Amino acid sequence: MARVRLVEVARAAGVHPGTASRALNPEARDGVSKQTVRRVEQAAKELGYVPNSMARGLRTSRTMVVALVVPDITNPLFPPIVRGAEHVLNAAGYTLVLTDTNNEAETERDQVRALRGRGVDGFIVATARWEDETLQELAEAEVPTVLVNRRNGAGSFPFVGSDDRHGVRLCVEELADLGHRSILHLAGPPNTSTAASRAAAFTQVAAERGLADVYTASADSYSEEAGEEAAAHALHEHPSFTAIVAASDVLALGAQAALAARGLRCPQDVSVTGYNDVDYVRKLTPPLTTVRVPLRREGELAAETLLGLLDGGSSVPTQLLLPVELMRRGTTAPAPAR
Amino acid sequence: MARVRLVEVARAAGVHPGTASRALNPEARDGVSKQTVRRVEQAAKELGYVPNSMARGLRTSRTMVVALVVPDITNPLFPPIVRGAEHVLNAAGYTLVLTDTNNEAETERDQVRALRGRGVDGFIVATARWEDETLQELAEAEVPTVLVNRRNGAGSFPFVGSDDRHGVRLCVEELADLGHRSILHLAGPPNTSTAASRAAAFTQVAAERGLADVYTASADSYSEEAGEEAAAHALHEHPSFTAIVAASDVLALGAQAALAARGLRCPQDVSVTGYNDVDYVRKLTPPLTTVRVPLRREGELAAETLLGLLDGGSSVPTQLLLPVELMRRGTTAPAPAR
DNA sequence: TTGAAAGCGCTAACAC
DNA sequence: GTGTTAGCGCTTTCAA
Repeated sequence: MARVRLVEVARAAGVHPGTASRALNPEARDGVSKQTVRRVEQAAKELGYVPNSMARGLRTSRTMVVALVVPDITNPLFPPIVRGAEHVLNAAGYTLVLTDTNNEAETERDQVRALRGRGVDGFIVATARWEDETLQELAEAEVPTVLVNRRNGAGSFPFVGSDDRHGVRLCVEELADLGHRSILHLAGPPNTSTAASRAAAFTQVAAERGLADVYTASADSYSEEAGEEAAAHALHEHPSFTAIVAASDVLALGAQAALAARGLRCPQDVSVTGYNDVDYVRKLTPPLTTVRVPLRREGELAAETLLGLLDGGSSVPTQLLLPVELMRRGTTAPAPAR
Repeated sequence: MARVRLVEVARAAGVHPGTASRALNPEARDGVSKQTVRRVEQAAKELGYVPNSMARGLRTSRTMVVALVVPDITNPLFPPIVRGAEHVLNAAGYTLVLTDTNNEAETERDQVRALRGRGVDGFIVATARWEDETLQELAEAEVPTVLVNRRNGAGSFPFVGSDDRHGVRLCVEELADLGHRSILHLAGPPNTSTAASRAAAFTQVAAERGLADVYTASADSYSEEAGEEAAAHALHEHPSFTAIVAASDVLALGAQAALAARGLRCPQDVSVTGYNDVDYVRKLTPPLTTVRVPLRREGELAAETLLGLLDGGSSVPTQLLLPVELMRRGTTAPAPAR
């Protein structure tokens, strides 16, 4: 079953290849008689014609392929985003190429370059660092790109994320309402926008609520180990905390490990909040109190934004912040009496 | 920064495009003088030349793209497979297209067809059902394809999975050794190879160990709800079980929910084993006793097998079963006295 | 060892 | 409305 080319379809329908092409192409179909369109479509179906998208791409310089760049698909934060993006992209006739950079800037640069060589129409990037060379390259080359989840400092691209400031506010206020006065913020790695905005929000809200005994410790990465290490250190320096606001769920798990290592119980001795509401944290014992982020929706909106860029061409870089919600669960409790 | 073409590189190096092409292509490089190769490579680097893979693909009719078909990227079983596959594929210069079929046969068929139209060089399929039309299409068209995790009945493709029979044996023997005589097997949906082979192994090993009070209940899908429902039903019919061997971790969680609903504690009243050792199950309380499957390795080997198919051409369909390991954790305990 | 030239399958600008 | 023509950027015979 060799592949059928357009010429064969045209021959079968008794028309010129150019005409067949127009008949099959929705955009150009109006310039063709109903008759011809029918005959060509008929022939195409009978012969099982499948257009060669490389030839088409070479001619039109559009591939109908979009790449999604994630740091680690194994991190439960990303699958819902992937899913959302793929859903809308497919509906629009695009194919999604997934690339996992293994959290390495160099891998990321290489992958993105390779993908550009492949003629990918645009990128959705979920790996943005605050200073990000890959993004800079993309910006210079004016490659249609949308950032999701995190953004870079330059702000040159549309961004779809969620309302970090509000999410952190919800956590801090919840804890303050429970009587906590001494709270630790376990922040993400400094070169990410999520870490920065959540940390800023923490400081601000803590001040608003008149919380004086408040610190921020940064984890080196969004990993459990990094979270445990940073929390352990902070706990050692300032043993007075009765609550921890972590910048992510995984970080929160690390914090819990650090607590357990010091013989502190959660939530009886120290309350902990996470961030993202990743799939499994509600199954833990106790289930994690956290901020729900509409991840799938983020993926969908990022894809839609990119499609806008691809079609319309227009666009003031959008900054889209989706609403978040506090999930009160088992890791927050009233501040212990001291 | 418009895209640099080969002609420009050739011009800069003072050679003919044909020569530049040869100089840049590892396969044909020997027919070119060292001098020229150096000059061309130099020019390519300086100009930032990135080959246009559509043009190349059009000429060579190879896209260097491989598609990986998963039922639901949100299921923690698949990300490690994706990761493993991507890793070896990238190293070999291939790009991975991920497609999520949302567990729907129809979606799957459409996606695969679209991808074929794109000229994808081969498929890695993680969605195989026992009777699978999409796979049949692929087989008829002789598209290079490798199955991972599950296989189909026809057996027409190489398959990379793990040793289900042994895994289930480990579970049953562990439970028998702990004194359990009455065990329920919570099987997966009947149209999947994993469900079938695990169920068969269960029956066989139970017989070998002289376990008489033994039943199998099939869940409609590999979801927690389906697991809970099937387990609840079985528990109602035969309340004598002291242990459940589930065909997957998620199913095991469903079983635990069913147990809890009847006021039974795990593991004090009923022991439970899972399957796959998906990322988070060791963090649950109690941590799940389960069978570790080398998922990432499966992805890697599937990719390697596909590369073999793509390069070498032929190959007797391989059936590769990776070794598994029992992770003794908190959900198994000696059978309660009755 | 290198240059010349043809062409992969398709689309779009131009003629008729 | 439809046919004609000229490439998109690359690889690969075939000559030189």
